[in-house]
Amino acid sequence: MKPEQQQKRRLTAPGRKTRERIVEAAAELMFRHGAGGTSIPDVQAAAGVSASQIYHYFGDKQGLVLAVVDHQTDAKIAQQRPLLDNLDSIEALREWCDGAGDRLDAAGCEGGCEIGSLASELADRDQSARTGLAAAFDRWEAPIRSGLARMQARGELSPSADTDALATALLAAVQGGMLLSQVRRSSTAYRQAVSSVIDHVESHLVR
Amino acid sequence: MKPEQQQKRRLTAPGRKTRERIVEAAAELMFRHGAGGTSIPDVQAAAGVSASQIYHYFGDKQGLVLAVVDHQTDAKIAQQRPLLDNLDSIEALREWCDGAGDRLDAAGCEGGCEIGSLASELADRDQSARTGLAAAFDRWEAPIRSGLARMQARGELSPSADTDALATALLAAVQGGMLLSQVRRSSTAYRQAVSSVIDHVESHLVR
DNA sequence: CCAAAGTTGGAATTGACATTCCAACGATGC
DNA sequence: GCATCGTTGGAATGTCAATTCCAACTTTGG
Repeated sequence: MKPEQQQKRRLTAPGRKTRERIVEAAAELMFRHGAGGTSIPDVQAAAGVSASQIYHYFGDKQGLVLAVVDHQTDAKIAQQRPLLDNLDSIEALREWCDGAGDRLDAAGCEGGCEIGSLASELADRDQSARTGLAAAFDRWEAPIRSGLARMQARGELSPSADTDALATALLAAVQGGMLLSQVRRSSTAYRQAVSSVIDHVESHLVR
Repeated sequence: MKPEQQQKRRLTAPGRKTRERIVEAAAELMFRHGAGGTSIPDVQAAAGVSASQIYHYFGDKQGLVLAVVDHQTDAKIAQQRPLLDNLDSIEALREWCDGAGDRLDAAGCEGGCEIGSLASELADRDQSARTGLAAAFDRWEAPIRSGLARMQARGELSPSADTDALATALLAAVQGGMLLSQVRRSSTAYRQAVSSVIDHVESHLVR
């Protein structure tokens, strides 16, 4: 039975630490060079471990990729909290999007989105990665949806607004805008894309 | 001097045909498996050519990738013409987006966008590919921008509307929506994303 | 303390891939 | 018709990746 299939593998303290170090190194490398562009020897060197350790903890490269997907999802959610929990005003939405835009600029518009890049690469090539990435987007979209729903429940948004569709549209604008910005090396596209969708949400405001 | 650096390489009739066959086979493979996931032997088998032919016409793998980027750009523009040339009404915008949505469904939401997938994979790994992809998005966005500008010039769109930003937002919605749909295996996200942006354009209509 | 189980290092295996080379074949223009 | 240059086949080369194996070492629970 492969490690990644076991329900609960017993890990000692140093084991947990090593595993974590491998995932973090792999996540960084795969963010910069893609999953396919990251070799096991690369991860070994970056994490300072031997091959047997990687195979011991993840079974094979696919197992490592899956662990990286989960790790990046947790990291993304954690990074954007508490903003994500309070997306129930136009100002909060703009602040959240602006933060990502500023981070884009700070990185020179390189790298794109940690989740989106993996998604584009893996969606059609690894069924379980696709499932994990779908879950990642769902976890990411949920707070947006919930924030918009609260605005609507409070009567701030018109009852005719489809808040679920708006949440999806906003997430899509983030992804598409980041891709265009990454290619153009300018955050303008990202900012225009998200701004348009937020403007559209704003047009549903009551009063 | 490598072939891809030469200004004009003389090609005989069979040479042109072989070159074209290689690019088409490579484009198809790279669409399905990514540029990194497509090997020269793969292309050889799919196009029915020998290795020396590929290196003769493209110099190296990067040269082939560049040729594929250009080929896919031309193909995308050609495929969406004449729709792209007449995006100067809300109905035309919806029809154009619906067409892409229907194609998405027809493919079972697999594959995503031929340009976007390459962009995500190559933007940070190949400077000349990034330039080519930026040009691809510009060529794609230009007709959208121009259609919106015509609507505004005719007085159908409010003078306060930023048509360039709207065009970018629409392209971003297409890209982001396709990515979400590819991961979720449902065209809903794509349709919600583009529909939101078109609704937003519609809100700028005069009268 | 001591067995069982988790952890680690390092070498060996196997296969694929990008690229090069060279010799042969074919079209083309003068 | 012949020399030139484009075209093609196929083998050879060197590198590197994924994975396996096994022996040695360490932690842990009783």
